[in-house]
Amino acid sequence: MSTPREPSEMRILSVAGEHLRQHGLRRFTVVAVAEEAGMTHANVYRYFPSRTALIDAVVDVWLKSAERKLADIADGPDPAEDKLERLILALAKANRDLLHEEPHLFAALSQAVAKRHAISRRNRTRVRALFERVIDDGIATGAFEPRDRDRAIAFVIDATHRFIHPASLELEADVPQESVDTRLATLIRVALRTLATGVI
Amino acid sequence: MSTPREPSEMRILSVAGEHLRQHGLRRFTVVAVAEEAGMTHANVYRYFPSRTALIDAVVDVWLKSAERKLADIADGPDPAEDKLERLILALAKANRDLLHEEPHLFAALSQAVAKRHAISRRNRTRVRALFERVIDDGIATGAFEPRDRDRAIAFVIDATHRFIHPASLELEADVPQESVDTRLATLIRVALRTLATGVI
DNA sequence: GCAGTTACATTTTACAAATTTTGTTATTTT
DNA sequence: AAAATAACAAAATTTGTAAAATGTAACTGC
Repeated sequence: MSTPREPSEMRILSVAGEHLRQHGLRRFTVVAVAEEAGMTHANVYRYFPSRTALIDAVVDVWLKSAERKLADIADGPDPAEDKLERLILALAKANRDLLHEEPHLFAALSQAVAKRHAISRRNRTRVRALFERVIDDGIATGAFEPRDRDRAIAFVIDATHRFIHPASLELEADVPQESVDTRLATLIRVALRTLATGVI
Repeated sequence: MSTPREPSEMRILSVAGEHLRQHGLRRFTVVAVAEEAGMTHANVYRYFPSRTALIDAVVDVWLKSAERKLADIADGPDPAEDKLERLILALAKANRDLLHEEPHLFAALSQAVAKRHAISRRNRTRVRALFERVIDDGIATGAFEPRDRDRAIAFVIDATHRFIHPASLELEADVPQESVDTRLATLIRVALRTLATGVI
């Protein structure tokens, strides 16, 4: 899955991560990263084809780490209903926490999503696959009985969009967490009930 | 409700509308609008306190026109279910059509919403009130039976957010209309069913 | 031949000066 | 008195240019 990285590459990636988190996209320069990594900037280009690719690599580390947590939930032994609920909650929480705790990194992710970079498209595909897996799981065990499986998947993703997509999360940055949590809980309850009762 | 406007004010507003639609926010200048309206820019300030206020006035004309259509639906004699469905569809369509047919005006609206200008906050309040009215109507006639009215209203707005909010619509600009329509139809069906069956 | 540098062309960014636009006030016009 | 302008300060934008950063290629040392 992920390519094993050489020590220099790891060092660059780690320094780049610090720089991005501390200084943000605007002030992030390959020259500064290279200097702090103890090399000239030209050498950075031996490992990363461009500044954008380096930034994307940093974001990708975070995305992959978030994905692993989601995969753990999706692959767990629990009932599909529980897993779907936890999947949605974990995804919403991961993104929302990033927004508040690492705003610069969040901004980089947000831009990668907005500009449809490969890392974000692939992440989207994989996360969607997790949703599909859990919903298929629920269908297999009889917990979910949608008439149209694909439509059911699209429904869950569309309905929770507001609490998951970076562009939507930014809009609610100042809304009290508690209120958001309540509303999301309502939405999840409806989604689960809908999947269970074959309305779709 | 809306202040009757003087002829000069109307002329400025109309020229400003053309300029905004044709040239976009960036190239929109009070000087150019004034020139085309046959006056000096200082005179524009007799009617509009600032460039931003003038732009907002243009956007507000569109918002008010959209609101009137929505109010017609909400105040109609039809069953609350039908009205709620048509309200959501009309709102989604109005915004989506604006995105495709008047991209510059859409961008101005988008910015007014993002920056929480008074016109957009008030529009949001009024549109929300229409939703409340229709849902209350449905509760009164027994068509809807939510356990918690406020939660039900929030649910409908959150669930349809993806198809209504400018920031979300921009993300899907290139998705085929047909696909979007299908997904929105699914969401509306679920929302109506949910309101009807007291899950919330 | 791999990890790195040096040297250099190209592209961005940063900054200062000039210009334009914004917004205000005093004045003119009707 | 209402509608408009002229004149002006403050703010924003544009323009041109120096500096810095990005990206490439040829070269060095291990």
